[in-house]
Amino acid sequence: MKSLLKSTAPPAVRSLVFFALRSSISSTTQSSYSTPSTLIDDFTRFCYERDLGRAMNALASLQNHRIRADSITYSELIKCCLAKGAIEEGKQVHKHLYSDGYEPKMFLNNILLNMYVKFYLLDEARTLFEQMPERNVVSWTTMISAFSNVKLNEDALKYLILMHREGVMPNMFTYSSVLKACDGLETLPQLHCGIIKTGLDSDVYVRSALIDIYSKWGELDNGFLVFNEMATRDLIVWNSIIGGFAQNDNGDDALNLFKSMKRAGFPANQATLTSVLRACTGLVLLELGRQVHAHVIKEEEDLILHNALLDMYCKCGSLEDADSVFERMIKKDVISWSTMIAGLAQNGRTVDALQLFESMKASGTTPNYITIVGVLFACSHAGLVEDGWYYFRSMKRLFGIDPGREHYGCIVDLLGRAGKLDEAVKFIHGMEIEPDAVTWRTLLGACKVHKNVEIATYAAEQILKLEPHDEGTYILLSNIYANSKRWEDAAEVRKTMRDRRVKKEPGCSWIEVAKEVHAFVVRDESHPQIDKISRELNLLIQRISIMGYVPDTNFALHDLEGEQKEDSLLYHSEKLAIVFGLINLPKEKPVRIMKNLRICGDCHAFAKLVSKIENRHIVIRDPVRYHHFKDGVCSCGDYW
DNA sequence: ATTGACGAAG
Repeated sequence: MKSLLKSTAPPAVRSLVFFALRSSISSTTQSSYSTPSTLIDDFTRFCYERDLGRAMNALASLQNHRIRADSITYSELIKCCLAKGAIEEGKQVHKHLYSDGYEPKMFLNNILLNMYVKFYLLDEARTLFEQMPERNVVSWTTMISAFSNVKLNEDALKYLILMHREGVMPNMFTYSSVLKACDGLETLPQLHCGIIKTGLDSDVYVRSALIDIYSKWGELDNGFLVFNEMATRDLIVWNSIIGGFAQNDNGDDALNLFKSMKRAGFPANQATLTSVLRACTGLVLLELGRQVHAHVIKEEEDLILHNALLDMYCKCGSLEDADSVFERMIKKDVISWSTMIAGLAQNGRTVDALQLFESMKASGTTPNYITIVGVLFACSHAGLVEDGWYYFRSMKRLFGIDPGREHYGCIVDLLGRAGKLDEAVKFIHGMEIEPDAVTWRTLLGACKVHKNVEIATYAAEQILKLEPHDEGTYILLSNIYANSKRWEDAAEVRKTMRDRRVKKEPGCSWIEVAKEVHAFVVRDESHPQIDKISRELNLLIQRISIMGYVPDTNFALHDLEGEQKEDSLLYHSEKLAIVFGLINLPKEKPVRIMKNLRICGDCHAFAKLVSKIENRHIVIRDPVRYHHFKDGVCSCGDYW
């Protein structure tokens, strides 16, 4: 009998044999209107036709008759439950399969496991896994991938070890799942070694997972090595490496690789374009971003890609485009709304940002942690202290979100910018989270705006305790001392910088003109047009001086004497970039500039006046926010 | 039967 079961007979025959087997050991009640064999036929048909309702009825009859169908048929039924999201039905099938002391085959158990995993019923999956008499590489891999998908990294890695202990060897499926669960930079090389030892590093799936995890841990060099070693690459591997560079703020290399990919003959898909957009966002390449957009509309609407588009337009300071993309989007998720809210806030459209937050709630989309960061950011950047406090206090009650570090940071910013520095300090001391360097830096920034030397010194001390080499803190502190004419203190700070070998990052500004990116560094004279730029800059300054512009030497780092100070201010990179843009861009185009450091007050005043006399729209994006200069006014309302 | 890529803040 046993050998018959293993024969190559068609499923229906095997079921009948099985029925015969079982009926001899249990008393069955036969239905008057259908024989067991037609029951099985019906059941099989319903399963293959994906008719879940009828299949479940038939399953109940089978259960009553204590009959079993073929394993393959059951696997079809489970797939059907999965496709329809029918959790309860899936559980019933499980129960049926284990009724009467019967043990399903391993492959059927694996399918059940997979079903529980896909339904995110990890406890059920675990219980089943524990009771399975036999587990093969698929069973283990299913569990491992379940764990790594929900970030239960420790469990995923633990199971990898356990499977080794049981003598089951991982395969490429296992490795590409477990890599995601890499718990830190220590586990990654170990895993990589294991992969190389088994020779599985030749698999494209494993490779792309390796590239991905290396880039997620900021080890892009290693990711690139893996990429370079590959003899054959597919689209996803290209996307992994391009995405890796884009996410690590290396837009240049991402774009170069994108070009290589096209040369290698791979057409970009939506994931590729999303990464390219992200690279454009990072580099403020609005024109290139627009070209990508032109490709995008040809494809059917992809939510992720459109969210990236939204972000690109916001971060490139083109809110008209962002608005129109947002309005036309058919589907919007929490990321679309959050992107737009934060984008409006960063670009100074605070009221619109808060209104959009209301529309979001009205649309039925639940705000999440990041949405609230954007909302608080909007309040803090507009000085809306009351509103900010309201949202902060009620976020837990209204949205069930516990305030995190970023939210606390926004409140510090809110109080600090509004000049309530003492309150901000009190707030930090009362925080439920240990303040980190970012928190203190926020306070320090506010001290600079409000010229509060005492609290600034205190904040700087806290930062330097945590990050002794933080150049920005030294610079800010020394500027604050210089502003209050405490030259000795300022000199002391710079001495400490030298002693600790902390270097000042030079100010740098970028501008895109005719598909080329031009970078300017303070007092950099290497640009081919530098003479023309200097001449124009001097002319401009003369013209705006008549309107009352006086270089604000408070923003010069060094305690130099008068004219020299003005001189170094003159060559701040954003001034060079603005002039370059004025000269080289068509009159109707806005001058868009990106800066690596925050804009200084002098350049801010300069840009306002220039926007007026030249009648130009100037947009400057610094690492935190955007300044839209138009007709002598800035969108930030001089509050930044 | 089990595997890889893309989006929001700081």
